[in-house]
Amino acid sequence: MATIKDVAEKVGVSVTTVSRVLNNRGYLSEDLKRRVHEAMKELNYQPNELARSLFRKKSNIIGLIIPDISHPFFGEFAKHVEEQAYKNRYKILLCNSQLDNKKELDYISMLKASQVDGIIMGSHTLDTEEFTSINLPLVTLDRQLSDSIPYVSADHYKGGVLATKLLIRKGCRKIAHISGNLKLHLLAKTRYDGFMDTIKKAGIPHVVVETDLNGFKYHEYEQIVADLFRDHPDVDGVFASSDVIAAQVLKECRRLGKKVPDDVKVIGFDGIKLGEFITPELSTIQQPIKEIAKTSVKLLIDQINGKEVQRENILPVKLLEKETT
Amino acid sequence: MATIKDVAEKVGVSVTTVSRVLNNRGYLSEDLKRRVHEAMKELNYQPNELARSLFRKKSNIIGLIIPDISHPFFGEFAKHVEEQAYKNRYKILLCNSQLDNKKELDYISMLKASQVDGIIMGSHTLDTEEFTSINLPLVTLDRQLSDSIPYVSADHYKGGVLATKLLIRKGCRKIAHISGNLKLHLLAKTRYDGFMDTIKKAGIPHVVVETDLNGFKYHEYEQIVADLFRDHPDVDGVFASSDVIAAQVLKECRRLGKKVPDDVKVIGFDGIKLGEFITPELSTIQQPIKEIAKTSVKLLIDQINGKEVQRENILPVKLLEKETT
DNA sequence: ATATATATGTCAAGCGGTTGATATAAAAAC
DNA sequence: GTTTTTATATCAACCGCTTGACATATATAT
Repeated sequence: MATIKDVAEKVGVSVTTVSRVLNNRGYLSEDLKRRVHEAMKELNYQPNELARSLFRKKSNIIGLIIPDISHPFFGEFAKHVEEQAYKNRYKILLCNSQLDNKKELDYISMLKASQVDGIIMGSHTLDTEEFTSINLPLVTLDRQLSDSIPYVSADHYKGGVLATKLLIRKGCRKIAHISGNLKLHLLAKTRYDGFMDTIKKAGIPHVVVETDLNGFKYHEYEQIVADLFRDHPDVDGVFASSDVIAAQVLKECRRLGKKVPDDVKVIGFDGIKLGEFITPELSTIQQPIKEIAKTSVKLLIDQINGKEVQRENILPVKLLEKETT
Repeated sequence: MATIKDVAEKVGVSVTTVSRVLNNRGYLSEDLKRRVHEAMKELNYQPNELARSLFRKKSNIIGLIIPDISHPFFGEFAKHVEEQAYKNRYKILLCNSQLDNKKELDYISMLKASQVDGIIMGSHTLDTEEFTSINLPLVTLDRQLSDSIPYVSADHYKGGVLATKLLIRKGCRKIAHISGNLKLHLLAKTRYDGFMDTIKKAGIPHVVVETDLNGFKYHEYEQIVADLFRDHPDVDGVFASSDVIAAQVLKECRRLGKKVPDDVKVIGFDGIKLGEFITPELSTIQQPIKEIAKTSVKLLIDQINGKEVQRENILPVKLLEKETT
């Protein structure tokens, strides 16, 4: 790889001068600029970002920590994060934690050592204290940590309410909620709150089951859903806390010969693109994934640039009523 | 952030000594090591990877360029790439090209400037010449470029043959193949070859449609599938080149009142995890995604370490017969 | 004729590390 | 008692790039 020194020698000037051309600083004659750029082209020169970052104390890299990139929600989230980052000339260091506490910690320290300019945290197995020591611009997804760390989240509570109300309105007599794990202290937990508040007020029989902590192991869903219908065969409405789980519910219904939406009504959560391919088309609560990603990146970059940012960022959800309710 | 100098001062030795402890070089007394490590702990010191990489001319970063991280195939691929990279202490710089030629080129130059140690290319809008100038360890996914660049791919031809044979065996009289775009020169194209060779030999009426170049725009699938059944209402077997497209076929069949598998038999390709959630369960040709990822990372790291690697790496596919055939 | 602004360019230090060469002292070998 | 080995630690150069300070020359203003 050619270095700035090679370019300087080729043109017959000092490296300082080349650097000045590179960064457009000071007075440079057009002729000089031309000569330098020509030499760069010829040598196929590219400035070494490592060296630049080292000097500038700015890497233009954002760390993205999520539980599972192959999960559609996080896949879409990551895609939009990348898009926004790219627009702002930031690169993404991808960290897949698999909800493994050790890996998450390890990644945080790797990211710090790599001098990333900030971190978007979408995986949350850590305690608050471990976070406050990160000492780097931070944005969390779906989790409220300390006073100083901004977070972005969909309005899960509202989503829980909307979903539950829909099932009630459609005449369900016994409604099940398959919740994500409640021990993770995620804001997604408020879907559960929305469900409970609504269903209690309506006085309708209900049952809640919770998924494990093991992080998106799909085969687990099968068991949970099967158990649910075994233990509660009279359930005629299901509010699943993700579209993937909802799809599993549809599958189980088919296996049991229950017709959707006639015998059982089902509503999911997330509004992932792939949901459109499910038959019958899945009713769901749509999170504004792109907006969430956009906001996360913006909050992070604003922090990096020393701006004050808003702590709470709750974005609206939307009820998408399709064929399963 | 504390630097090596801070540590040195605190312990009362030179930075060289601290560096030696850090890298375990030369003779160090146990006592010294202890004192240095203590000071690091206290100062919350972490070596600056930028500086280390600069000196070592090795960043321990791998660039991963794919068309769309939110597409299930690439999501799963990326997940496994990350897993393997992590095991080998490499970090992943995520590049989502959206099959945009300009973005792809831009990312390649960003990656070079960032001094990545190698690139895994899963997005292919570039010509061969543009690649040979990359001058960095490289592995391509599904594309055969030059003699010197190793590639990893599933045995798409075999997959095409298996899928077609299954549809024939099940008694289909007119079979459609919805192919990925054939202009991209991907090895995935050989699914088409496998289909054509097999169906011609069997002498069965068939029709082939091709998706656009626009890169995983799902809404496009809807039109293509609708057109297919409009123009060829007598099609009773469909070999789709991805599970996502196959799902769209199922959806359209339902809309048209065609029963699957009675009226129309459908088989997909990829074997994505989410395929299991489709009802009826989708028959498909499963790519060994994890193995593909593992091989890609291994080939890349071997190259980085100066080893000779095998150019052609074709991994076996597997027919998964479920409910749609 | 002198001060001031404009233009062109270089020196050298520094970003945070690593390492070959080198110095010094004590222990072991001859 | 001298040489060799082992142990401990430092100096200074370097990785590739940036920038404040400084030097010099020309054009413009006073």
